[in-house]
Amino acid sequence: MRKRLTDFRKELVDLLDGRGLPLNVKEIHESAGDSDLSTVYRALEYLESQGMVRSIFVPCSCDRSKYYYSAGKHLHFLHCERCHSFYPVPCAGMKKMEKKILDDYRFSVTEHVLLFMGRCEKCRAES
Amino acid sequence: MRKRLTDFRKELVDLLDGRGLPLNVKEIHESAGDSDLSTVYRALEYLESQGMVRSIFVPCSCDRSKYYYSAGKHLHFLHCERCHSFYPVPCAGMKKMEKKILDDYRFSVTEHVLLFMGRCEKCRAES
DNA sequence: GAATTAAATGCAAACAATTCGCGTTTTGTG
DNA sequence: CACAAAACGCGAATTGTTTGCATTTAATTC
Ligand SMILES: [Mn+2]
Ligand SMILES: [Mn+2]
Ligand SMILES: [Zn+2]
Ligand SMILES: [Zn+2]
Repeated sequence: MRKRLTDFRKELVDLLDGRGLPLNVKEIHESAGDSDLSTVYRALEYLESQGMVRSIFVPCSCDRSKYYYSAGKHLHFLHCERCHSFYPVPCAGMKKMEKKILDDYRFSVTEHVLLFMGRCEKCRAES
Repeated sequence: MRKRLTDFRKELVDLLDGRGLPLNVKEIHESAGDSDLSTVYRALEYLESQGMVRSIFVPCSCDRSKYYYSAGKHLHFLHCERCHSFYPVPCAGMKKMEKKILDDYRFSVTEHVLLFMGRCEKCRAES
């Protein structure tokens, strides 16, 4: 039998799609209808292997767990180091870089992760 | 008393500087003169807070631990999904993006992490 | 549509990475 | 040298993640 895209797994994709922001496993577990944590982990592993979701880690003190987000629309994220919010931004200008990497290093890029750390508008105003 | 850059901490910086590639805590612990693992963790936390080293996580099956690298020269990394090697590449074209992010989102970027996943030259040849 | 079979799930236990508490040692300051 | 603060080592605790296994669910074949 083939690995399957179960209803629960679809539900996770919808959840991530709806938010449009990275969520960690705990948040996903709490937001998705009741299920075991290990089921969530297995679902995410499956979805990531299918290219339906992607994951990132954030080099910020706020949380040292993995974050998952929908692969539906390829995005980059801004992460505010003060309030720890994520802001999605469209991907732009990467094709050129990947071309250069292929030319210069003969490394063929299949995926990239770009994360910007800094201060969001709100936090810049507040301090 | 002020937090201190001890000899051991300097040694870690030199180690990371010398390698020019991200190392995980276990590798660092093994490479650095004998010391407790918790001392390594505290040293890295200190060095990161001082901006002397940076860390990334890699969305690859090979290892789910944090990687540290010298902040000396700001680099990006290519990570081969087959042999799991890292290749450093110089940072280029990011200033423009950060300017655009400030203009479009009023988010001021202090740091960015850019990682490319894919296949290195060697692995492309071998399969 | 019942039998067959492989994968998914829940639950508990195992692991691995990281953090914490605390007694001891080191180092900077006066 | 005396004192205070930080670093260190060591063990225990915590947290994020994985695994084993019995049970349930669902696709496939008859
Ligand atoms: Mn992108
Ligand atoms: Mn860069
Ligand atoms: Zn903010
Ligand atoms: Zn390779």
